[in-house]
Amino acid sequence: MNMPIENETNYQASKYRTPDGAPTDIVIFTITSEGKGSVKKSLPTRELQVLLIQRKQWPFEGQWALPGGFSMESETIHESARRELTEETGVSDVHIEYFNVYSTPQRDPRGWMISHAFFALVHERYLEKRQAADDAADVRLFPIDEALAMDLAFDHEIIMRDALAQIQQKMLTTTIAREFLSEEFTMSELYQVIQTVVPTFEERNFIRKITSTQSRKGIIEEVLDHQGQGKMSNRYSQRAAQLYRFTDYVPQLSIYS
Amino acid sequence: MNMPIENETNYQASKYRTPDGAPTDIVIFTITSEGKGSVKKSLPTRELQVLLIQRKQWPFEGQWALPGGFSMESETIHESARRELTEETGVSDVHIEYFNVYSTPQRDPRGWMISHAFFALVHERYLEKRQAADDAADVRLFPIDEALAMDLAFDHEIIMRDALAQIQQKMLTTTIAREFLSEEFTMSELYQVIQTVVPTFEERNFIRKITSTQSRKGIIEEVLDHQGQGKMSNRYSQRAAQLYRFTDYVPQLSIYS
DNA sequence: ATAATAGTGTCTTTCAGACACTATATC
DNA sequence: GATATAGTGTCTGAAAGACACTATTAT
Repeated sequence: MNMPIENETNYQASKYRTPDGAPTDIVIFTITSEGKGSVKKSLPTRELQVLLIQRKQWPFEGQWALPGGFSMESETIHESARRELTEETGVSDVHIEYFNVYSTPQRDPRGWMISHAFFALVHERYLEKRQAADDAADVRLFPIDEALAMDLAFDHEIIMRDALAQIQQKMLTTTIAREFLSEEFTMSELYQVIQTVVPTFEERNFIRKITSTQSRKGIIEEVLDHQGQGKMSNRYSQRAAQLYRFTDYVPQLSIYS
Repeated sequence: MNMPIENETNYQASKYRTPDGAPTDIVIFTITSEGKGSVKKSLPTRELQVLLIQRKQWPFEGQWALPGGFSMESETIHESARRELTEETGVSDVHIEYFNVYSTPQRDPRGWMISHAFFALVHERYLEKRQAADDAADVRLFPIDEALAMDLAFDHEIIMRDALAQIQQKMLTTTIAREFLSEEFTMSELYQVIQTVVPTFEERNFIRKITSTQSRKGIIEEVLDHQGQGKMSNRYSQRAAQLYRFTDYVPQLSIYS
């Protein structure tokens, strides 16, 4: 411990080297969906994208970076991230989650900066009206693979890789898939969303398992109309599909069953 | 964003209010095991305990608190936590994991302090030689329930509750149980460790499932002697029990199976 | 023999996984 | 009728869950 021996009357934090800032960085994910060109009804093509801003000033002027900014004394780190998210995208009330701290010495040429990284999951409909904020030259969505191949500012490539690993893991173990879907959705939409985030995911009997397995089925339920009949959607298909919604049930996983 | 418009030649972090420190707090868990008084061989009583220090100075002088200290500019937060853990307990090379940041305004009377919380899992044999460091009046292990009922310094009760929830969840979804066990262990030891951390855990056919289930058995394997026979232990029992060890296999859980 | 721990036998019900098949509606 | 999506029938083998039973050995 290098905490000084002090008391209330003579304690002075300024006697010690202190951080030069506590920024937040936010990896904003969205899944875009693009209907296939043909006139026929069919499943859209979905793609995982991240929102980046182009820096306007030193350091890393002109390079692309994660949105974020400095925390203030009057707010928690989490509130700071929410504020920055709203400032960057105009979006509030979306899923935002803290996942790691980045503190490698020299990671920021401006000084000793301890950065707190969040990921946010945003339905694409919320990102339509976005625009570049004051300190950004440009704001854009990039496919995740493309973003990871760019020469990003700071250690943002590492942060983004970590964020991707996080949401891939959470996609399979929690119900965050709901953040990318509408309230009501079909099984193929859910399946597509999972596959978009975790390309290796494959379950041939997906519909059967998700709808009939005792241990799993608590997480979703059928949507019924006012007559108690299953509510259907034919948005993507000739034959109408049953609509489902997530319940509030939080699944508990265990390797020891 | 409140990031200033600056460039390399005129950027001065000191123009903005900056944090007064970036401390780490470490929730050090151990499981003590106490042989039953009788002469007969029997399973020990196990208890989940946390290590606390008694503060020697303002603020919260005389109160019990989590060990920890201030990060330095030349190290990462993670390195800082490891350093503090070693300073407090003499222990290195144990499982230590970052889990959250605490930044509520006014959480520390010394100023704007953003605290980074870790949990460490330590086998009780490593905590025998511990002693109070310079800035602590005393160091002791407390049963987790007792510790949570104490009037702890700062927001350390919240941090400890969060840490407990974390290790309970990880106990069931990862192989961290190994951190509380020796390299080789019996099924009843493993079962006891899980139950000590997660009291609600109950599996009647535990041995059978963990040793025979295809999907789960990859995480542990039987220990064999040099003749290829199962290595046994009669430390706790009349009848000798098979010894197991964890493999390096990392189980992947999914709610969508 | 007793006690304490370590396992096995056996039954029923459910689930996983495969894959061919049927169903519905649009073009 | 071709096509695209949605879903069912049916089979096999494996696993879950319950619980009574046997096995081993220090005392």
